[in-house]
Amino acid sequence: MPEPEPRVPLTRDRVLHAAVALADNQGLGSVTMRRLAEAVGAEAMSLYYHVANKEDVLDGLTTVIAREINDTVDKLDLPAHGANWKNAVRHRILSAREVLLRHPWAPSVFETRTTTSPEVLKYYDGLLALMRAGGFSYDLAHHALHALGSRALGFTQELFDPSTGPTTPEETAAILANLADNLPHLAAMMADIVHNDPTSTLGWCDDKAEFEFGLDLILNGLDGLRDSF
Amino acid sequence: MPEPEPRVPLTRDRVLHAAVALADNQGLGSVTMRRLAEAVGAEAMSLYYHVANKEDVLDGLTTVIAREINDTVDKLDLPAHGANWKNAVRHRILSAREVLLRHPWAPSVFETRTTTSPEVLKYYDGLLALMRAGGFSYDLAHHALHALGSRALGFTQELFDPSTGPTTPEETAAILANLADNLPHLAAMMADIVHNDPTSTLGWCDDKAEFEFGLDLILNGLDGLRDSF
DNA sequence: ACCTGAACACCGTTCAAGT
DNA sequence: ACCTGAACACCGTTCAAGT
Repeated sequence: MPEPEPRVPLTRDRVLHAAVALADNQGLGSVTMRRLAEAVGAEAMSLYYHVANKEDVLDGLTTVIAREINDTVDKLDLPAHGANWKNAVRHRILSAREVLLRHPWAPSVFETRTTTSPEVLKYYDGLLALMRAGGFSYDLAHHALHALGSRALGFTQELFDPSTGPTTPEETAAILANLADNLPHLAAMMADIVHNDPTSTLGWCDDKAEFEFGLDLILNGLDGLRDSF
Repeated sequence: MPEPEPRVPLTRDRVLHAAVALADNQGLGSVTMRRLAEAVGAEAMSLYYHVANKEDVLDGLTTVIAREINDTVDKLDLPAHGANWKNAVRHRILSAREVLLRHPWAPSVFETRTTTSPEVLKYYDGLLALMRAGGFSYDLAHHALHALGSRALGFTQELFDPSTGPTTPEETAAILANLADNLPHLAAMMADIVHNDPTSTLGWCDDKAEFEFGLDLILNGLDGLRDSF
């Protein structure tokens, strides 16, 4: 019996959860209709009975992840009235981020969706509730959602890629030397960071600390606008 | 003579500029090796002589666009010393954004790169120069780049998609009614925005105003940290 | 040095056919 | 109602062959 449970019938839900598992284990690139069918013990064409097409699978992926986020943040229940709004929003967003860390492929799926899953809207509705409790006007809350952008869901678009940086000090030194000619400020900045923290590798940054820095910058700015906007 | 200039020999540069034109006119999805070859009057396989593979084409795309951005912002030459840093950075970023508006496909290409083009690094180096002139420590400047994220280059990841919203007031009303049950705050926010600005369509937002709101929030926050970080 | 034709291993998707 | 086999129109890419 090589096939795992060939009896249990196919379901949209079973297809989507298999897709999440596939993406978690093998990466998003391996989520093809054919391989997804294989993972679920069926032929590629059988999927189309439960799912409109591949776009629908990707939409479903965001719904599953957003539901996981909502299940997590709904348990928080922090006080949000008045000045507490900031702490409540902060924890909500950092909790969402922890879910996404378990599904590293998820941000790129969220980014490519052209339609917003109701489950994501529900997440936003919860965020809005916290801001309203903090005294935000709807207008300010609206601006806030835009200002947070993908950060509201717990991820940011980093344009340096840390993972491609060099690893040995020799490589680091060589790169800094090359940089110094054409990119003096970048070279100086990296040299300075290496100096301050010799254990840091060039190009590597503490993602969590950077995420929180940017998040707090925005939240503090919004806090200052609460009464006047 | 149906072919346009079959004489002029193929070049990496000619390939990349043809790819930009193709993406501009037909969308990023139509940038395939086969169609790109056709646009340039050759066979698909000829491209591989000037370009490593498709990833290389996409990397090249970001280089071309980043160069266009650099050509634009290098002309600005605004004073950046002291408190002027903010205005200089602001204009630099808004100018970058205007270039990207001419190439709406570019953000999604930047997002998928795993390596950073030297031309992009040059752009960052210029940003760093302005911050340094404003009195930033390297440490703060580093945090600032992370906090700005893709906004430094002039784009943000919006998670609502405005373009898929309804267009008629009737549809708007219907959607708001449905929303009100499960998403009370979202519904109220949208109703409020519609009320404040009857010409606005549900889901449509002034991208430029929202971009500037978020940008200013971050820049103002950074300004407050200039002397203490 | 530069370009190409034929071929390979993949995609997503349709459609008629099976149970 | 649910699943499938064969087929179609595409991909990116290799490789031996042309000039």
